[in-house]
Parts: sequence; C-alpha cells; structure tokens
Amino acid sequence: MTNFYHIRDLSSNFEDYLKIIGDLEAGKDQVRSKVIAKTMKVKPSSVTNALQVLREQKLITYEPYGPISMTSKGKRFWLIIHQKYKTVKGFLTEILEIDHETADKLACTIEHKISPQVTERILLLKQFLKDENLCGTNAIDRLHDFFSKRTEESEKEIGKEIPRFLLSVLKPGEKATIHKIDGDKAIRQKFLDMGLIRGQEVVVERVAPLGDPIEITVRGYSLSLRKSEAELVIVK
Amino acid sequence: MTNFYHIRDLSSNFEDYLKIIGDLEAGKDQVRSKVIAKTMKVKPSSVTNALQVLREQKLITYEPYGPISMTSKGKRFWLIIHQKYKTVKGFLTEILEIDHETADKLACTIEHKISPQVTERILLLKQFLKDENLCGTNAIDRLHDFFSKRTEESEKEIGKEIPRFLLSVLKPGEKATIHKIDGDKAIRQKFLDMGLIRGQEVVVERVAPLGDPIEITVRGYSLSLRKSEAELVIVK
DNA sequence: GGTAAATTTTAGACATGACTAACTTTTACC
DNA sequence: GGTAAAAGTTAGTCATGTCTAAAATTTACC
Repeated sequence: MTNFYHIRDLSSNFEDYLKIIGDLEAGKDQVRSKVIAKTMKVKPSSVTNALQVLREQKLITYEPYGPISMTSKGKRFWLIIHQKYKTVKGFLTEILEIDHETADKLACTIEHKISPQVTERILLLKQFLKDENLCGTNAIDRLHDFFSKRTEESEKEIGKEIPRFLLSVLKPGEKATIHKIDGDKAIRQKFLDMGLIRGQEVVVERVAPLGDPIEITVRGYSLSLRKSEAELVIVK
Repeated sequence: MTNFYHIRDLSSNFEDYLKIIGDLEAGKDQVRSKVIAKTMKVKPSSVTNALQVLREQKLITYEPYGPISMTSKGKRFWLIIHQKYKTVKGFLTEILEIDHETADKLACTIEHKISPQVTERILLLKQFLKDENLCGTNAIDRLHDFFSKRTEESEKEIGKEIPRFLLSVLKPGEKATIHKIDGDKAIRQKFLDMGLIRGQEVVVERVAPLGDPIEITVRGYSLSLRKSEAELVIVK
C-alpha cells in the first residue's frame, strides 16, 4: 500500500524516526540514540533497528556506537515531512485552537498521509482567513470568538456553568484551563508563541510577593508572566 | 498505546472493519464477507480473522458461514466512527475542495485518531464559514474563488497555462479536470452532491445527437448531464 | 589508566495482521 | 436433488516492528 506521497520503501513508521532525527539535528545537540528512544517512546533496541533501516535507505550516516547524522537525501525528505507537520499543526493550533499536545500527536499521525494538494489548501485557507477583514478584525479572530461563544452556549445548555477567573488571581498549586485571552493582536500572538491558547491547561507554580511576576507551567515548560499579562488571561 | 478516543482493546485496524460493516449494513444489502474483503482490499481469510475479533468484542454477531450483523454496542461505536469520518471528509471536500477519492482515503486514516474536540471545532469552522456573509456570498464560496485565483496565479508563474473549456464542448472519450463551476448556489450544491468538484477528473462517455444529454463518468459512476448544466462546468 | 555507570547493539522472542493453499459449506442451476 | 461454482474458513507462513536479556562499547570520574 505504498503511495506516492511517501518515501519509496520506507514505511510511515520510519518516517517518524527520520522526522525526529531531523528535529534533533535542527537543535544544537548531537543526536543520541537514547533521546530518539525517549521521544518515540520505544526501547533503545528499536531505535538501533530503525537506524539500520534508515542507513540502508541512505537517509542517515551512522556506524555502531557512532554519531548519527542525516545525509542530504535525508535532509530533503525531512524537510518535506517537516513542512507537512508544520502545516497541519499550525492549522490545528492556530485555526482550530486545539491544545499543543493533542495537535502534536494528531499532526504526527496524519503528516505521512496528506498529499501536497491538501497541504497547499490548508495554507491557502489560513491565508484566506487572515486576509478577510471585517471591522478591523480578521476572520481567525472572529472564528475564535465564535468558538468561545458556542462553547459557552453548549456549557449552559448542559447546565454546567464553570466559573471564570483572571489567571492573575490564582494561587500557587492551582490548576486551570485557559478560556480566553484578551488584549490586542500582538499580545495574543506572544501568548500563542508561548503555547498559551484556549483549552490549554496551566498550573501556577509560584507567585512573587506583589503578584508580579507569576510563574506557571504549560506543557512541562515554565513560563514567567508579568501581572499585567496574567490579567489578560481568563481561565476556568 | 491505547487512548481514550479508541474503542478499548480494538486496534484502529479493526475499527476500519467495523466501519465498513456498518456502512454496508446501512445500505439495504446483506453484509457479505466478500464485499468487505473487496472494500478493504484484503483477502477473504483476513476478513474471517477480523470478524472473529469483532465477535469476541461483542461488536457483531456472526456464526461461521452465517450472516453478519452488528450488535447495539457495535452500532454505537460505528456511529461514533462514522460521525468523525463524515466530519473530516466533509471538511476536505466541501471546504478544502479535495477530490472525493483522496478525501476518502485521508478521512479513513485519520478518523481513528481525532478527538471529539477536533471534530467539534471542524464543524464549528464550517458553520462559521457558512454563516459569514459579505456581499451576499458566504465565506466558503469566497474561499473557493480564492483557491481558483491562487491556482491560476501559480500556474502562470511556472508558465504552464492550461487551456480551459466548457464541459459541453468535449467529445466522447475525452478526459478533463474540473476547474470551476458557474451557476448559482443551488446548482453548485447539486453538482457537489454528484461528486463534481474542482480538481475532480471526468471522462465523457457519450454525447447525444444534439449535445443533450451528455453522459460522463466520475469516480466510476455514470452521470447524465443536460447540455445547459454542462455549460456551467469549466474544465481543463 | 582503571573501573563503574551509562549507552548502544545483538540475538532471539513475540504480537499483529496480512498472505497462500487446502478444505468446507452454501448457492445456483440443470 | 445432484453437482459445479462461489463463498467462506482453517491452518500455517511471513513481514513488520516491537520487546527482553545479555553482551559490547563508550563515558565519566577517581
């Protein structure tokens, strides 16, 4: 069931390995077998097996116990995979406002399957929504307002109204889900870059004496927010 | 690696079988092992194997050589799978204007992986685009115009301008790709229902003496179009 | 430089889900 | 109702990709 969007003779499974090797190589560190195993959530022996297959395909160079690095062929394929991944993940997080973790998992599974046409259309859809202006707000913003409104409505319908607060009033150890982010476009983009999007769970770690700054954990990362910033985030 | 969107103890592979059994049962015919095999593109013995697994999970009732039918548990799960499938395929065909065949394949692979939240957001996105009116056209139509325009532009850029015709001028045996469909919303919806969307390949089978009606093949199905209808379809 | 810990590899087991080939049951038709 | 064809099953094989356990190599540190 090979199809032409895939690398010839490489099951989508090994595309995953290639993707991770590429991602790691893009970071500064030496690519270690152990890290690959951890990221893929498999045992090191499975990684060795995968490395041998990738080497056979001339996608990476590697000797037993030696360093791992991608060949130019490998880099070329990684780029293709990576573009698809970025497109799908971007669509899920930026347009559908899906939390990063879920979006990541989903993007990983479907990136192998999508044709260049689908990727292109998703990018065009995004472009279209960004460009569509009405009363100074673009369509993505209006879409997100639409999401909030509908979620609130359906929550009301099933009678489970969940109280909402500003992130700035939470105490250390408290956990909450982001409901909405106020503020202008630039601020919202900044929050988006930090992984703070609607539906994302956050945990407050520490609050400085005067409530500024506030340290929170998002998807395993620690972030420090000014009080003025935390006041823009509505959580539940 | 089970996750809660899946049926417990059922690999996504067997969800495929369940989906097809449900689809067939939704049609009028008795569900036959042979048809399942053909649809899944596997040998009959693999189907037998799958049927045994599905029976173990109490999703279908079935005796060797006997009839196959879904239990209420099976129907419940099928509905969940089917909804996801419909949502994803609808998004791909109606919003991204991907051809049915590609959309079908992609929807089948990703339907197992998406969470209820993603499904919901996709539906809301569709709703949003439908409701957004500007100058009497909704956002989906404007999006599709945007797709055509961009495709034309990029074709021009790489210098391969492809001539365009009305479908009505093609002769029997000629093949073409749909580029655009003119006409009002109702007509376009009718074409959409028949599987005539941008990017879809069609083959002209027969043309009656005065050019009316025109018989074409789309994705293996035969359709008969009035000349007046065929004149609304621009192909290349 | 020696040795313990960490990392990586090898070898072999195992689960999954496809396949082939041979067999059984059902269906269709005379 | 008998028989050939079609449909479906069983048993066993195979490929894939994981795992465990043990061995080999590298690294880190005294």
